[in-house]
Amino acid sequence: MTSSDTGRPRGGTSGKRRAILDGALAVFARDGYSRASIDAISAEAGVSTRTVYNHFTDKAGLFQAVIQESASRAAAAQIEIIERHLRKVTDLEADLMEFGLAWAMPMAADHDAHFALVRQINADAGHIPQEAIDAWQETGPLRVRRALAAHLSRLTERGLLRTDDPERAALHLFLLISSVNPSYHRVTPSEKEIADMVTAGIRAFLYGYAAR
Amino acid sequence: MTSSDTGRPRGGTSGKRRAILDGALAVFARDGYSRASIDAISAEAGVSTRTVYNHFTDKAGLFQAVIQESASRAAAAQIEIIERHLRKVTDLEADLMEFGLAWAMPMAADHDAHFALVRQINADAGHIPQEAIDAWQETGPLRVRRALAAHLSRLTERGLLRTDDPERAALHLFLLISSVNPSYHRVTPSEKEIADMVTAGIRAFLYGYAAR
DNA sequence: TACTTTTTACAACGTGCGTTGTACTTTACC
DNA sequence: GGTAAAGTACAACGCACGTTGTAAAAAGTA
Repeated sequence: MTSSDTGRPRGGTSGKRRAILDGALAVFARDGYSRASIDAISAEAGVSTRTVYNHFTDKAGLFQAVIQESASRAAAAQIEIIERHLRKVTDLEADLMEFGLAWAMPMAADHDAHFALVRQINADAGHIPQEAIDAWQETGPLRVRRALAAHLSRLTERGLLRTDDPERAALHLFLLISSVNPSYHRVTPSEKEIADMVTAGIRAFLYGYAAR
Repeated sequence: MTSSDTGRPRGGTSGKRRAILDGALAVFARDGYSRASIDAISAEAGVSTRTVYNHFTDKAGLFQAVIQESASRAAAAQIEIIERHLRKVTDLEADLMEFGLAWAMPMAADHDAHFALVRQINADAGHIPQEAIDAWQETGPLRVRRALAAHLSRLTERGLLRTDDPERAALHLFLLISSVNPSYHRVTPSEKEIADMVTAGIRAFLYGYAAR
């Protein structure tokens, strides 16, 4: 067994909880809810299985805590990118392009884990309590989409864009700049491939495919 | 060695095999691979569990047979829609719109099950043999996308569209007309909601969001 | 009817896993 | 150092599940 003990005896109170959440995120993202075992999670966290149950009521509770935190963190990072690139827009196409690049490039260590977890949620939605899904959507995807929609709305008022439904436009923009095939690939795409995809996505978002 | 699952039970009518495949599709799509139990599948199929093992080597083999057939059937139906609407295009926007509507409306009984299964594959890709995923992609999504790309290419040659990468354009079109939020909703969207989504998607595909 | 093939019910084995109790050890804090 | 809280090892329970064997029944075929 790979005893990757990242969390040795730490100061303060309950650094164990952090380790459990991180380990659980990794395992849930990789294996999905039903495959993920508490043993695997506790091993990944460098913690005894009993400690997991001292911090969380049961597997379902741990899962909901994990997806909630993952959504919160990822949303914060994504909103930060949105704000940084779209707060002041001078050259629309160039600024959107930089935004798309920053968006699509791996932003953090748990970047892949987060999106793998989203896929798991997406597939497992039928077995997750509706309130948990609603809460997750609210603190995660919906919040981000609204943040982007607000900026698109401002850009529309400035006459740079045109749309009567900024939320839908935000969804379209997300789809177009994230269009790299989700999984299926064992290898992560190169920077150039990502850049090509983002470029094509932004162009499509701005100008579409109709002949001029 | 799960590629060719020609069962030994030969001769006569083995309608059981059909029932197993159908039941397994329903259960795998609803519960995912690891949650789905052979008992549940055989119950759904109206068959004893032993019969399942008389037709398929094991759970993994059954799963691969199911996803392969589901991909094949869905791809055939989708390609049929593509051909019907894009073989002869007179009014680009109107024809694309009708195509999008036909695409997004539930096409068959196993429509929902198929896309739920796609979500499961998408999430479980890390636990499915690479050859199985490649084969599935080839008979399913890639084949469909190439079919659409071929038509977009023809439309480009006719001067109705512009793109130097028809495959990517096909992907973008798919994303834009399928942008209804995948799961999360217990209720299926109304026809009007689907129509609105398709309309917005087609408009975005053709003209984008840049101010004219 | 007699046969062959297919299906079924049933039991059984092994295993993995969620979860809990318990007694022991480590850590945090005064 | 001493006390309380947190963490650990370990065992155990119960259950669900994949898979196989077997003998009886059903269905198809001659």
